[in-house]
Amino acid sequence: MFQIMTRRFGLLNKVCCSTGGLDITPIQSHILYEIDKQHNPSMQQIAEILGTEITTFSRQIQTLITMNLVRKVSDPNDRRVYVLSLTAEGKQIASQVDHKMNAFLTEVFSHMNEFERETVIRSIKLLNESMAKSKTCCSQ
Amino acid sequence: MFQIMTRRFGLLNKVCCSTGGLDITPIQSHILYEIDKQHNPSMQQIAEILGTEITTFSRQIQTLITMNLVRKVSDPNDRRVYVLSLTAEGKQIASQVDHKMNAFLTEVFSHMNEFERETVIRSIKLLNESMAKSKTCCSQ
DNA sequence: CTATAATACTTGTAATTTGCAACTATTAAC
DNA sequence: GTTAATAGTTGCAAATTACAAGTATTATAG
Repeated sequence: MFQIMTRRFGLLNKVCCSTGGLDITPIQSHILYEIDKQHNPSMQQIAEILGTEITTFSRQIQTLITMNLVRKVSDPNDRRVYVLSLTAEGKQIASQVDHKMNAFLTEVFSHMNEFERETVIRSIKLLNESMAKSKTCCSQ
Repeated sequence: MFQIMTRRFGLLNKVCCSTGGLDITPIQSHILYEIDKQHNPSMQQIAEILGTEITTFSRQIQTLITMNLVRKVSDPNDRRVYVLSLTAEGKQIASQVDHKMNAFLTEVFSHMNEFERETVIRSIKLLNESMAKSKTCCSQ
């Protein structure tokens, strides 16, 4: 059950990344999402959250910068660190992906009644919290 | 919320693939899982379920065969088709991954009470069913 | 205050994965 | 019986990734 759900969300993620004009990969969409969410994140920070090697991540950021979706600014407090942020274009792409995701989820939830919808959303929230508590995996 | 959950399950999938002896990739684990689940599946069938190109899939199966996890037998009814199955070793790896997954999920669910647990599981089931109904994505 | 260690990030290189186009082999359709 | 469709493979080029080794900066220890 969880296998199937994970796979479906993976597919969904892929589909939602082709936003008409500029296509990005699912990994890139997660990077954009997470940069947007965090407050002045460093490379290390985002890489760790996403569970990718810093070396791989470095190059991914490089391509996102050449795509003009991400900015990388040296941190004045610690000059080893770079602070990441989204460009206007990056924000736009991120929100396009978000919209596609939401449209899909709305469609999925349309097959449920009000009560089911609320139950499912509460359940996912609960599941996320429990996963965050778990030591085995998903450490933030 | 869904982004985070998806990412966590992705990470979990990665972690569960390193089964001590022989490591496999998350994609390979999904292939093994799906071959085990379907009845005498063809290449095309599994590739479609997993949403991978048949050309990529062909090569993935090749490596799984050299790893001695998968068998590929020509279908006598249609000689264009190959029927896939797991070797004893493949079954063993698949069940090891499954066990690791289950152990993790058990740990996650240990942070909930009986009622919450049941609600979450019912919700995931419901969500899966609704996704299956959806035309936008996740067509089987 | 200086030498050493640790941190943040980048680059070289080699291996793996992937996607497109073109291919073979077999079956279906007209 | 020719043509079209289906199942799968391979060549090749591009993208992704991982390890090791590198630079630059900051923290630590004596």
